[in-house]
Amino acid sequence: MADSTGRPPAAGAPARPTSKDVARAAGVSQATVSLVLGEKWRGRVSERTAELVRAAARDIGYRPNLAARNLRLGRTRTALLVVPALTNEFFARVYTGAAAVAARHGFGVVLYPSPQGTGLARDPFASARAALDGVIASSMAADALSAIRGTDLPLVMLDSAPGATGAAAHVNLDVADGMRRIAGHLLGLGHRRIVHLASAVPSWTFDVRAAALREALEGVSGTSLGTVRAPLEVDAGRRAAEQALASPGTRPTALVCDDDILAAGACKAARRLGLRVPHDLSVTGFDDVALARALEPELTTVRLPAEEVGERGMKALLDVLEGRPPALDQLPVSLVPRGSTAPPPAL
Amino acid sequence: MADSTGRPPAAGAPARPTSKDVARAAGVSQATVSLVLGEKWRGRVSERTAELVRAAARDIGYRPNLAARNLRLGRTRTALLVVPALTNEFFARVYTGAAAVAARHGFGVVLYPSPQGTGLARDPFASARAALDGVIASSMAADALSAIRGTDLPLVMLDSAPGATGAAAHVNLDVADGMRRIAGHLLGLGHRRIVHLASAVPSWTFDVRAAALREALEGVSGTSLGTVRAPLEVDAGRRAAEQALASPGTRPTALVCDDDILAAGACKAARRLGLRVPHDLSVTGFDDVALARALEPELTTVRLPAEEVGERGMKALLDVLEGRPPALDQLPVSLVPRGSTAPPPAL
DNA sequence: AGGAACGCGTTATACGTAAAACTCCGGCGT
DNA sequence: ACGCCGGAGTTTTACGTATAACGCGTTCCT
Repeated sequence: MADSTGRPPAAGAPARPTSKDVARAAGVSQATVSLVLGEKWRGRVSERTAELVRAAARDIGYRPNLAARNLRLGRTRTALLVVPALTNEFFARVYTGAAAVAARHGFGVVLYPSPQGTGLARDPFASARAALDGVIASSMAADALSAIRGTDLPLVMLDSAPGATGAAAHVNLDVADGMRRIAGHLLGLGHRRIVHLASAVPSWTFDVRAAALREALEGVSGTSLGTVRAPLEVDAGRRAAEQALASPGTRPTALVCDDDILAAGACKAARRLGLRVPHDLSVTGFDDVALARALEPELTTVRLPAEEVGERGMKALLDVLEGRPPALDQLPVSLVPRGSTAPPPAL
Repeated sequence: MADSTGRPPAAGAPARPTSKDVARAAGVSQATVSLVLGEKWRGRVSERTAELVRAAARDIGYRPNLAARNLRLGRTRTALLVVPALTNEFFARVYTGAAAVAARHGFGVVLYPSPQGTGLARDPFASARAALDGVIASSMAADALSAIRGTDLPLVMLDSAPGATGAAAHVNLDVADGMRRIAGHLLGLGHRRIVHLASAVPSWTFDVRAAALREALEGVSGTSLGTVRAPLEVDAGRRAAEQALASPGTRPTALVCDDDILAAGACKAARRLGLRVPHDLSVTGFDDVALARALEPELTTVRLPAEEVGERGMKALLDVLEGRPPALDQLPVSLVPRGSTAPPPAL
């Protein structure tokens, strides 16, 4: 397929300059170039020589060969962030936080969207074939985890069952508290018949949400809690919600959704059935993504500190890489009441 | 910061096995290991020996060192995909297409979200510090382009001005045709007073859309076309739309948006002003992302073959890398009429 | 005065892999 | 009997970098 023999593919390819070329141009040895360009020269190389080297490097357009450096150093200063979906704004924000912290420490972050059931390569390392120093993975990205294990790479898990996966560190969100706040909010408004529109994607974080919701409602007499499940897509959410709202007699007055996307589907279902949100039906989301405010009415939801998850995750990974004990984190979440919740209709 | 001396960080680190270890375990030379594991051994190594090597590699848990391989080969089989935004579903789909083609050719794709003004590192290579074979970049990711130039890496541009940037290849969408179809659709419904809710992000693709819309309307007498601009966010779109709808006398009957996100904002603005979509105001989007069907009514929009853009982009990059002349592509788009457009209200 | 110390470099080596060049040997044609 | 070929490996080298180990002319201390 490719035609083999290493370097010159065509004739006139000028062959990328190496540190040796810089050395020749500056009239010094290659080691000196390395010293200067690696900022390790204080007291070992004169200022004049250093400037010479820098000028030569600039002149011939030298850019260090990352592969060679990585090989020599035995480390790459690159972390892999495994997320379940690119389109989910939550994970985009996690990336932003992680990348910011990484940059501050001279690290890079490479993104790998775990191909949830899309017949794509299940092996993150097939995609990010860069040599890696460590991995940060969301609990929802279960597909990729098996490939990550069987590697000696340090692993930081995001929002996942503590201790389960041989991870070196965990960064969790207090999603249980988020669900309790949702429950409290709805109970306070007077809702008693509630249906949980839950994620069909199995994941620790959703199990926790379900358990927290159930416990919060069990403490109050006269409540009922149903559950329907759907994959995290608008249309699937709509269908599941339509099913939940089908029985007219015992129709729930509130739909608690595991995700803003599902909540969007629920709102659509309500409209199709002629129910007004929030007058006839209250709907809550989770995550507080942009969609939550694009809908009419805007969604009551739970805001997650996504950037901070990324930041803490990257910090934990750096801790592990540098031999420090990583901090164990559980980040707080907050309720954002908006227009999609109201007291239930009078009986 | 890190404590220098290469390999053993702690005491008991078992030192990742190398091909030499496999050789020793299998009782052959390291070269033979390389031959066998690289699938280059037909006729050079006996079947029995090959199996011996494979068994040894499996036993001691050998995984090749990517950095070393990349150095030796002078190529990494990794491409960088530069996108302006992670959350935009369009680019997620472009990634999917590119990754699929890449996988078929033993390539990986690393994603770099160009930090549109978000004070993050402007240098893609700071993030993806993997050695790269080539770059595929969206025209909207202007921030990163300057860093990519000044590199000898082959560059494939997506949806950008042909020939402008020293790119080795281009893959474009026929967005002009998309806009013409939108215009035709609205004119056919009877609309004459139209406002273009345009992207405030400067980009070739948006320039083309604006020009196409203008030209399409100029051909019809009695039409008027206004323009307001907004960054690609729901709230910004809402504000811009409110401004466009402010003057009651000459209020437009249709809002043509550069993007579904902006269209969502426009719908919100309409509701705030008490206008019903599509009865009082028609709204069109562009891209056909999930949001388009989450809204009520669903958006009339233009569907872009995003996966195919990614596929063609990756194919073009492979062409360039292997010395073939890359195909020049212009992909067709299609109009998706839905509920957000209707004849204008009677005067 | 004699060497230790220092400033300013250089030479040499290693990282792990892929592949070119070489070795060894048994069989075959002439 | 001899050269040649092909099979089955091995030895060697190169990729570009970072750094440990070494060299050498000055200067400084005692």
